[in-house]
Amino acid sequence: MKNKAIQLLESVHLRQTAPRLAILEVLLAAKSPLTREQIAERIGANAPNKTTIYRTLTHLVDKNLVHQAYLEDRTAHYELAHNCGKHQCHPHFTCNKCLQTQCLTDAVAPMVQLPQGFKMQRQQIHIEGICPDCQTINKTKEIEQMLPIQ
Amino acid sequence: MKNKAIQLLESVHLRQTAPRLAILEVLLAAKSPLTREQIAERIGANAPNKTTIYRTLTHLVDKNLVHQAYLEDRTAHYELAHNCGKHQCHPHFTCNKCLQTQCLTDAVAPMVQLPQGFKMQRQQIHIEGICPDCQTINKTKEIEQMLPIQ
DNA sequence: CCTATAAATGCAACTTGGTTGCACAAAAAT
DNA sequence: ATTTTTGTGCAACCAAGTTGCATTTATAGG
Repeated sequence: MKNKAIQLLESVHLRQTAPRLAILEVLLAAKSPLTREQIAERIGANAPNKTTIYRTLTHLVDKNLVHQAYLEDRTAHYELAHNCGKHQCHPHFTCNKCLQTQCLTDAVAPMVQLPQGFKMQRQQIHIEGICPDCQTINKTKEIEQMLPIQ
Repeated sequence: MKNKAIQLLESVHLRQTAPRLAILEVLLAAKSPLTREQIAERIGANAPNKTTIYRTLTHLVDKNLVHQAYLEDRTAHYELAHNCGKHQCHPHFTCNKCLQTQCLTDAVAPMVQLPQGFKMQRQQIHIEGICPDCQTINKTKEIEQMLPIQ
């Protein structure tokens, strides 16, 4: 039984190289979208060059094996494309206390009804709030300030 | 009858300064979220310094007069907080052909049902697709490639 | 109205995410 | 085994955003 990463590369006809396999292994094990730096850290000492990681990720995104999300800090985050419907990736949740982002692969995410004339290709939902862990630790006060007016 | 920008600053007890008024004027007239650079361009020759614009925007965001959105190009975009519910800003639509982003202030955007234990503070929806203008100009072929697998 | 002070601005230097060009290395096709 | 095509690493670069500090300005208090 073959390695899952190898299978993925074969399925999209990309050459099997050390950097690609290493990056896919990390993404396969990840529970949340990762930045290029986080991917490098998890690979460790012999992680591929920064440029290589970006280029590899771009390839994987092109082949739709990986999705790219822009969370609230101007850095791109990458994750495997899983649990994604035709027009929608699962929602992402960022905790405003611990700042961790996780994938809500189980949450029900309805599609927005677009006005006349628009064609939907993909819908992404990003939710901010307090995660269960942070909630039990401490009932925060600052939460209220973060809400939009009205 | 006073200037709307002045009213806004008064309402949140911020000092009235030339940069703030200029930035607010631009945002009041804008139909889509703007980057710091776009804001500077629209103010023109005597636009405030880059740093000032960022700091001003941060203030306005803190006061919830302005919302910040991260669209698909790693640059922050700013817009006035309008048509926003307690937990949700209006959806944003980016056209994959002309790359323009607009606010869908009329679209119905249902809230995601969060799993047990999560507390919602804000939900943001970002939609990619083809806008009415680009659709009528040309029936594109490339659209299909952009869809996620499965 | 004038002055003191707290806040806002501008500038330059810096940090960091991401990109580009090019020489070299490694897959895979023959 | 050799050629061709593709991938990789490095260094230099670009652009968004931040920080420290000196200067200016809005406003409150006399």
